[in-house]
Amino acid sequence: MSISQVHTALERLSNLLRVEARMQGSVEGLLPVQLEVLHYLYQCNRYSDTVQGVSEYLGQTKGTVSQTLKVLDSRGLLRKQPDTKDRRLVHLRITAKGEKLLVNVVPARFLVEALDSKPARETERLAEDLKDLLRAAQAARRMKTFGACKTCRFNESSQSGFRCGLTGESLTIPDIERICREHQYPLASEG
Amino acid sequence: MSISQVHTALERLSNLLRVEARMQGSVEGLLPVQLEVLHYLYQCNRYSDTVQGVSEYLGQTKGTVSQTLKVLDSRGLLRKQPDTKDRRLVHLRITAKGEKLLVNVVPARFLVEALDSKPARETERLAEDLKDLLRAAQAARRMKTFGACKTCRFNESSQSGFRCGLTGESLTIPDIERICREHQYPLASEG
DNA sequence: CATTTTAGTATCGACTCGATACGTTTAATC
DNA sequence: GATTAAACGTATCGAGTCGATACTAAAATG
Repeated sequence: MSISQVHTALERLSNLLRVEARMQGSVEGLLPVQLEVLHYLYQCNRYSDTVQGVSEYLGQTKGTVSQTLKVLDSRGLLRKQPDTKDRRLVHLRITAKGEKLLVNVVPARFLVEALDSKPARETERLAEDLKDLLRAAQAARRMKTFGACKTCRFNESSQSGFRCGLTGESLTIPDIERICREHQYPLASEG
Repeated sequence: MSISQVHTALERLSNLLRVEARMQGSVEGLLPVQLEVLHYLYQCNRYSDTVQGVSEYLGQTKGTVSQTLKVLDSRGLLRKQPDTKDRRLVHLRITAKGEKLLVNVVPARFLVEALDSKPARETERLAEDLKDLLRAAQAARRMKTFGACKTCRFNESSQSGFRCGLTGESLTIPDIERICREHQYPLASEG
């Protein structure tokens, strides 16, 4: 059964990612989870860069995430920025220091070593296949999809740029490249 | 850069595996790591079913692994069996109870839901691609490969069956389907 | 305006995990 | 063959993860 083989391979790759992250992180005194949070925030726009967003993405409780963030904040790798309109919200912005650190961690060295020598087309296909798998998995479980606005059914393009049909807010070019918490793929019927 | 996309997708899938394992495991009071150990042992032959083997596979220290194993042992999910020749070694054998438990966990439900509706050929291709990736990654980092004897360069077939060219021991059919710690893929020159 | 929901924090306890130290058995070296 | 080194496994400790629970504050709902 090849589904089991996919599971086994993913489990093993997951271990390698973790081992690699542990190694890379230990240089800076950071743990795998903390690196993952930074990587997530690096890809976020203002809809997803919150404690709740991180919590849903990682599948951890808000309490746990809150603790992780406290560490990252104290090391100057991210900045907490209260929302001006909704004062319950805190936006988590990765700092320049944080981004600099990430460059050494993503993509993991073993992936570069494994894929660099292959034709670019094969790597692209693998990336597409994995994204497909993710999409299918998240759809099946009705999970949040954590996609970028540009692939979202709520994203509308106007003559002045882009706009989120859900919140009504206008979106910048960088915005639509980033992860949104409310992201939903187009309905099947919308082709 | 599609390597980064591969990294991101793998990281996310890794999270899903973990979340799923946490859910499934909580029913039995088991943690993700403990399930992984069981899954590993399920695939092992006598060269790899040791504390050291688990330790290398998971990238954790022997001390950590030893503790995890103590829990699994006390719950009757595995059996410790001292080696008859080398009295330093302890073989870890998964019990029937352990195997029964695994069936509900592997493959993860979200993978089945995502892949079951697709053509079998596509899933097979994905499995092959992932195994390729794994193989390339492990080769590049000179890591242990944790492959089955049947794909190992030391495996020799004789008229009476199979034999490991490294240890000289003869191997049974079930043996060569399982993971070996000393596994090495054939040299490129041996094509 | 009362109630409910949502965002985030704080605290506690069970558990992970690496580091270290240790005992035992086997292999290596002289 | 005696000494030394290496390998396998265990035990203990402390820092840190992580879920559960309880809490405050702000916004949404009615």
